[in-house]
Amino acid sequence: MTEENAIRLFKCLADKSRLQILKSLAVEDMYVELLAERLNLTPATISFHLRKLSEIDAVRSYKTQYYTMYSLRQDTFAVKILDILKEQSDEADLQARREQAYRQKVIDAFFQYGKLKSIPAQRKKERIVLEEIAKAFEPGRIYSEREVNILIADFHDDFCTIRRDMISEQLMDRDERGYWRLV
Amino acid sequence: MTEENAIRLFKCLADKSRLQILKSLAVEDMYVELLAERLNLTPATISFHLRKLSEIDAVRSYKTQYYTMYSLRQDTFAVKILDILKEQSDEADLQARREQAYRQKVIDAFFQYGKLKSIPAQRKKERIVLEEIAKAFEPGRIYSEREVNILIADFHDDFCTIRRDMISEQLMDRDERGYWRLV
DNA sequence: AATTTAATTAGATATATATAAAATTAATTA
DNA sequence: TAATTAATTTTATATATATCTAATTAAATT
Repeated sequence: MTEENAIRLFKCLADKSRLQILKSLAVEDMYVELLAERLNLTPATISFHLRKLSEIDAVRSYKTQYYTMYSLRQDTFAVKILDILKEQSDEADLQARREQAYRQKVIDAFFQYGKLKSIPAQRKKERIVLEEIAKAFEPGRIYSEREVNILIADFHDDFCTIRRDMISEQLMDRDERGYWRLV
Repeated sequence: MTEENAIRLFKCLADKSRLQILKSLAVEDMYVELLAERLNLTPATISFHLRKLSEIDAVRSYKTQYYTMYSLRQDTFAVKILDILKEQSDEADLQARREQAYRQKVIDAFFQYGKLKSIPAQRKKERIVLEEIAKAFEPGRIYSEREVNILIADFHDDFCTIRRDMISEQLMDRDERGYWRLV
């Protein structure tokens, strides 16, 4: 189900009158005027809602004698909400992939042969670069300042600046025992 | 789940931004500003939606470092939509029961010892009375006019009026072979 | 063909709400 | 304590839509 269809489905369910119509039809087939009487609404209003409901295949209709009977299409609703939420998200997913592509672009631009060519001036880009360097540190392990310097020096000579910025960017923390990775 | 709660739930799901938030949180926990960037909305708007979502227990939050992380409460959505529709409908159900009570009142008022005391003047009441009499006829079977008259005469002397009104009320139909019950 | 009646559509209105800008609060760091 | 930053709340606005009345259409009966 597309995101758009999911929204149409939930919009139909998110209205008191329509929900009552659906609940009524879950019990038995009904026609417009009877629903109108039951729900204390005008036939025009019921008709308006039934149209919306049939647009999403929530109901179907058939003629009998005088009346147009409406019935619930149960298969439309035989879905767990959670399953809908877990389906591929178009927009947000795309946005995430776009962000990942951007990160890769920044990394490609500032690293060469595993070395940091220069420290990015833009904060956002520096953050990405620092996150990349942070991967050299095992989470949970405490490092001495000397160890930190050596690991960072593998990437860039100015390990002082990088070490300081990693702290300020909350990628690392420190106390009297030493340094450790945060994210 | 009450009808009111169901509507609140579906209202939350029936909005593009909130649905995208939920889909994002289905993948991983996130904080306000990240969601804002991902969905191209302001933090204020994300905050507004997250508030609504937490009101229905769709998300929970916890602090970590700088950020307030939000996570999806999957149990809230582990429901089939159809199951919600099949739950007792408060209003519509009540209305149906009220209608049934009204029918019984009319029947009690116009029948005594299985006989029709008089033919109701109000169309709506007459309809109810006629439906009650129609139960004397087996569906599917064809009756001669004589048989019809006799069966109706068990309820009331004026079988001509009643027979005619049952036709006009679409409770019975006829052709050259005879009469048969419709509803 | 004319008439009745159910159903739908059109038009008008009132209500709800998604959104952003600005202001405020809360939490963390310096 | 001051300064920074994430998060929330307030306020204003624009959009969507549920509902009714009235008009129209469609179907069935006389």
